[in-house]
Order: sequence, then structure tokens, then C-alpha cells
Amino acid sequence: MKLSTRGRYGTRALLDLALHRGEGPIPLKDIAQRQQISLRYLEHLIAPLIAGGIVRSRRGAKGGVSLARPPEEIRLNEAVQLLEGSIAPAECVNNPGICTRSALCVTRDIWGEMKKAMDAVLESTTLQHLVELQERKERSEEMMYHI
Amino acid sequence: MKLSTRGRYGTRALLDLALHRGEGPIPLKDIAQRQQISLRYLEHLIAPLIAGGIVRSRRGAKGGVSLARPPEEIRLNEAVQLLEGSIAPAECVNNPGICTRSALCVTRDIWGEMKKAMDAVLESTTLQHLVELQERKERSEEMMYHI
DNA sequence: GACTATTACGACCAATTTAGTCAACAATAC
DNA sequence: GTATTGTTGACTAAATTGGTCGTAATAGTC
Repeated sequence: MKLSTRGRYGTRALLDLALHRGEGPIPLKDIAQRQQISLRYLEHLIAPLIAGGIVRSRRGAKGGVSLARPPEEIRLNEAVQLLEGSIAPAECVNNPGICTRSALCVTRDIWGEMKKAMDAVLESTTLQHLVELQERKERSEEMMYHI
Repeated sequence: MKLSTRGRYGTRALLDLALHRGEGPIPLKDIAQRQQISLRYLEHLIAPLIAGGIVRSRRGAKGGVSLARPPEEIRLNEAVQLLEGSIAPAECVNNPGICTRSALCVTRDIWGEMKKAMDAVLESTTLQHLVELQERKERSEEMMYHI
């Protein structure tokens, strides 16, 4: 049940963009450096986010990428869906037709419950939530340092 | 975020055992046939369940496997843990040490929330629940047939 | 227009994981 | 002792993961 690096790195990249919101296009190089992801790989992670319409890009000098919508309006379920595809624990949850037993299969029902539970977490979290949580953490870290 | 066949087949095998509870040791061959899993593969799926103490086995003629505890006392979180290992979406959730950013990483917090949500579903479901759900489904299927 | 910075895209690749199969062995009922 | 059944470890083919690389397209700067 692991998320792949696509989901994990991609989400971090989005958070990075949210944290630098308003600074114009952010070069992938900067994100790669801050998030310690290879630039070459990051390009591939960003692509589906652009295709999905939550990230905009500008090529050329002074180019880069930025969020296409305010961070309050980007929910993690959308991001993870673009990065990883469906989070359903089993294919039959989305697509009952692939298994003849789907109609009577109770394990399938449980995988469906799991998907719902995961979706609820992701859907209730926006990039803005992450930004606020991050800032709160950093402040409390700073507090600790001063004592 | 897919479960592997280990988790899915293994859980079905357990449900099969719960449905045939009280019939003495069930040969793997029977489970394999009913659940349409290769016998050779099923052997490997059962092994960790035996090692984990939720399934007992008897070798030899008239041998087979059976639940080591009543189905009301076998929760899916335990089964899935044995079959798949931790369901945490990222390694850092269980093991913060593997990533230097763990302490300040807010994406990690979200993966932790997801794990909690999944665990809640699995922990609240026992094999007995699945058995009852299954029987209810079959009865209502039968009803439909009679109309 | 030349030059440089930057994203876009598809080809390619190595390592790992997954989903099995197979053969030899051990235990048990009859 | 023989047929039946689980146990174990070796092996394998295919898919997935986690990238790298080269090249093209685009945009700003001088």
C-alpha cells in the first residue's frame, strides 16, 4: 500500500509552489534543489499536474511553474489522483467488470471502505492547510531554539 | 496505492476459512479451487498467516488449515499486516529516521493521517463481519432470483 | 538575430518487486 | 507403507519503479 515517489515527491513539489506563491514562475531547478529531487525526474512529476490543470508553466528565460489556482482550492485528492492514478486498494473497486465475483465479493466492499476513508483525508486537505501547518511547525521549532 | 495479490488473495483465503469454520482442517486445494488461486501460490500466502498465529495447519492425509481463533477475534488489520507488511503510504510514517526532513515534513503528517484512516477501517472489521455480510448478500441474491 | 535560460517530451535503462512455478521434503491418516 | 497434505527454498518471467539522456520548443536579453 505504498505511495510511489511520484505521489510523494509530487505533493512536496506542490507544497513548495504553494509556499512560494506570488513570486512569479518558479524554475523547476529551484524546487528540485529545495526538495532534493533530481531536476530530470521532477520534470516528469510536474507534467501530469500541468495536464491536470493545477499547475501552469512558462518556458524560456524567467520561466518556471506556478499554481494554476489558489492553494485553498487545490485539494490533495485531486493532486494524488493526477500523480498516482486512483488510490483504490484494488482495481475492482473502480472497475467491477474486471472480476466476475465483484457483485458478491465482500472483500471488495472492504477495499471500497478503505478507499473512501483515504479519500476523506485527502479531500479534506488543501495545499493551504499544508502551508499553514508548515508555518506553524516552523514557528514552534523557532520557539524551541530560542529557549 | 494498490494492495498486492498477497493482501487480496490472502484475505479471501481467510474469509473462505471463516465460512467453513467447524469443518475441521480445510485442504489448501479446496480453498484454491473455490477462490480460484493457484495452489502453488496459495501455499506462500498462507505461510505468513501461520507464522503470525491466526491460522493453524495439519499436514498429511486429512490435513489442511483452519483459523487459530474464532473469526470474531481476527481483525483485518492484523491479517493485512501479516500479508503485506505495514500499510503506511510512506516508509517515513513508521520510521521517521529514514528521512532527515521527517520532523518538519507536513506531507508526512498527511500520510500518517491516511494510515490512521485505513487502519480504522481494517481494525473495525473482523472475519465474522465479513461472514455475516457475505451471508446477507447471498440471501438477498437468492431473493432476487425467486422473483 | 544570437545567445541563454528554461520547460516538454519521448526514448531508454537498471534495479526491484510481483506473481507466480517447481521440486524435494516432512508429517500424518489409514 | 502408501497416499495425501503442508513446508521450504530455489528459480523465473513480467511488470513497475525510479530514474537518466538527448533533443526540441519557447521565451527573455543584449
